[in-house]
Amino acid sequence: MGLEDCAVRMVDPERVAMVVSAMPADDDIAGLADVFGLLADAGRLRVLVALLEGEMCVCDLASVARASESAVSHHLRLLRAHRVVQVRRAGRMAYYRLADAHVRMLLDVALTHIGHAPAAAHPEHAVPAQAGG
Amino acid sequence: MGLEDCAVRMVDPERVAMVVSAMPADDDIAGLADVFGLLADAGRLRVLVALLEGEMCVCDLASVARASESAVSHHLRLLRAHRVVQVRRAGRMAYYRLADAHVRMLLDVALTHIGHAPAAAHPEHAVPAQAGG
DNA sequence: TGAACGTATGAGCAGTAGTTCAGATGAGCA
DNA sequence: TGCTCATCTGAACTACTGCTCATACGTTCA
Repeated sequence: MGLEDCAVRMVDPERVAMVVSAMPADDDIAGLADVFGLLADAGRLRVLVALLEGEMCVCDLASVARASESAVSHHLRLLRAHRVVQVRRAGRMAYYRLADAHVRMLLDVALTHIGHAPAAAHPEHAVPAQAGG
Repeated sequence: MGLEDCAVRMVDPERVAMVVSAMPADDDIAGLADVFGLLADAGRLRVLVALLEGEMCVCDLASVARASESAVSHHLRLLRAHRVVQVRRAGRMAYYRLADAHVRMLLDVALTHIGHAPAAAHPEHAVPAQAGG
């Protein structure tokens, strides 16, 4: 790749060097972009916002997100792979919950900024860490 | 589309109703997903993080993001369309800057959570030199 | 005036992401 | 044991996204 062709043209090399040194590592940036990507779909966002208030089963999540159960299941699979949500099985039901404090905070900030009081403001609704079985 | 087929199957209709009523409007969710989508690309993320520290021209941004100027220009165009960045023209140069407090805070939160102190928020933390005196 | 420069933009391509459909898996019930 | 239910999964299709290439635009300089 001829990235050098692009990089040689710098107006303020000093400033570029400073910004580059302040830039997070490639892996961090990629991970961050990944997380934002998880939040970049309206259906998934609805699922996540719903989960902000506690655990829910797939069919209820599908109702809330107004998507098919299959679509939601695929989303949940992705979210699970990134450890953003966590499952609890009860018989043939699967109850999902938010499992990532970073994502919760991102959601929180985002909801606050659209003038929407986030559920995290009411922690009594959240399901605390399970204490056995 | 048979979305009703999905919605009729609810385990806890009461809870679903509650969560739905607490859910932001469709437009808000779509807008939010949109903003997250803007942050969901590593190259764009690098541009935005660079802009966190002040304005920069396209070619320097391309250097920082390690992308072609054309690619960066396209990103900037998208960011501009969403009013996330703002241009200042000086001769044939174009200096871009972050123009969205919401995005800035999202970036801030995200960087903090990967253990990276955002320079814009805590400039003195960027270089933790021993303050001996 | 014309050439070089920094940036902007459109077309086209390649890779990715979300959806649906069909079918599989495992749990509960008669 | 066989049926139904809730969920999961893979394949295929479609739509979107980001990239490069070519080129246009306005500015600066000789």
